[in-house]
Amino acid sequence: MASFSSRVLALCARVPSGRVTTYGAIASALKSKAFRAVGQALNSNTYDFVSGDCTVPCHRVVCSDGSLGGFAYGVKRKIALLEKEGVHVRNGKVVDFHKKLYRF
DNA sequence: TATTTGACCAAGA
DNA sequence: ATCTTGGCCAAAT
Repeated sequence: MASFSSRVLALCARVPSGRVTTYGAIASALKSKAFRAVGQALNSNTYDFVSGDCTVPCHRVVCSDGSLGGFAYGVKRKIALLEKEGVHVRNGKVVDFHKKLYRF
């Protein structure tokens, strides 16, 4: 059994492009309520930033209210990536967040 | 082993 | 609408 953080990363990788998910959704999918631990796992997982090619798309993970929450490389970077995938961000919040929310 | 911290969440003031 | 409080869990110190 992989560690909690590994499972979190695995679920992130499952989120398709143009979609977003929430920390809560991930935790719930893991049968856990460790919303906070999810964020920590992602923060530790410094993924490769090579010309937009990322091993784990952590930028698709946002807060339950649609706000971006945080990002290890800066929220600005996160927004840029989301926009590139078709997820528009307005004033720090995901547009049509509930529509693009991915469910496992 | 114990305490603190954190990319959170929901509810109340 | 913003701010505070309490609760939750895992990883770091």
